Amino acid sequence: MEALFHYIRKYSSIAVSEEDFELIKSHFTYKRLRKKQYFLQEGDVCRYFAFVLKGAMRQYYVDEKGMEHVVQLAIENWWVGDRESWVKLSPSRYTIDAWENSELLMISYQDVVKLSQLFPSLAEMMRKMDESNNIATQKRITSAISHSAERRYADFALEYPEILRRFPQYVIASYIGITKDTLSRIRKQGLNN
Amino acid sequence: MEALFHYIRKYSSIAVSEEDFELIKSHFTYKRLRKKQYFLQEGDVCRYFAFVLKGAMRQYYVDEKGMEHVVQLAIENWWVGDRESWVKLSPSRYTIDAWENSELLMISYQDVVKLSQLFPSLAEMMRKMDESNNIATQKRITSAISHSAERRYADFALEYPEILRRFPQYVIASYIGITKDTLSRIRKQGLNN
DNA sequence: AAAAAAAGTAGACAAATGTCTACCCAGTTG
DNA sequence: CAACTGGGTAGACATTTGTCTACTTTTTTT
Repeated sequence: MEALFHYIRKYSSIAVSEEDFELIKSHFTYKRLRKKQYFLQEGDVCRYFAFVLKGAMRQYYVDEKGMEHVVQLAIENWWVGDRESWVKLSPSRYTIDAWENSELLMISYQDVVKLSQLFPSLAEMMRKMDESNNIATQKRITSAISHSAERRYADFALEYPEILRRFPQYVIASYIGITKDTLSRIRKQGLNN
Repeated sequence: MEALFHYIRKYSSIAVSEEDFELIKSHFTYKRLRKKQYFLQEGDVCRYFAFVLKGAMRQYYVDEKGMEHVVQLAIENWWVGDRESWVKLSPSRYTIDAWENSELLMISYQDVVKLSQLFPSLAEMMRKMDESNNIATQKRITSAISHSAERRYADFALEYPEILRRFPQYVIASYIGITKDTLSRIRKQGLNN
């Protein structure tokens, strides 16, 4: 529980008192998920966005041929959810499941809006989250459209070593948009440089 | 000038008076760019984010081999700029130039922060912009890592017909991460379906 | 420890995409 | 009108990446 408190303070310039935090906390729902359990299934509305207290989560899209494409990975102190579905309450095209046993703190969009009005610090945190999220996705797009698979993997390994450690290669491969076979080749080749 | 006013009202639930708007407006700088002129050059800090009143802008990244990779395109009522550089005042890796003669309304990060404190409606607009931007980039990433070039082009054409009309094929090709040659082939093939 | 499941590697082949050169076409400019 | 420029197409070939099947290694479960 403390992790969220730290997170809010880290991303906010305005102080948050213990009492404020108690009220904020009361709007979050704690949830435990065991490995392989779903947080969101395709077609369902993503009613909650979740702060990851513990564990590792995977968000993916299943195409017409039944192939899974990983669009997002999250570990401790990251947020997970389908933004569009969460905001618009529209059915999601994504599936989110727990890759490890995980603990989450979930909150609805409505409650975020409400709390943001009460606590400017929370609004600020959300804004900064959005901001850094935008910056990160911009980088990912730049990488995806302009670099080779080899370069994308190298960049990823450098930027997210912890993620690399906790997910198997084929999940990472999917995240950077290639198959496990290609990643295996790239890694082998990389050893001789 | 009116376009920005409309934009703010459209994206904000809180009313904005004419007087408020006058003050907001005074923080924006009007700028005209002729075709091919730069709005941002690689290595420079992106001091301003710009609202496009008129014209068409192109944002791209130049790789080690001198190849240009289009990361963003913008026309009327869109915003353009390098978010990371703008927020952190760090040198940008991107170049932004005018594809058509254009008119912009530019604003610094500092001024946005200041105005957001004065006008909740502006803060709300910014938040919604971020939100929809996040949703759009998420979709683009999903498309980039999981669809074929053909599918990506089809999706693009459907979602942004106006952009398609105003930029040449090779710019669109770069935007979706392929070469002009490949796009040419895809389009030819598409005629027979 | 044995068995089963999950993850990674390898190689052969196929498909998609990139590269390069040449040429065409349309609009603009001298 | 000729020359030029920007954009698009075409085809030959190279490279990258995907697909599939088989096998090995590692991890988990029993």
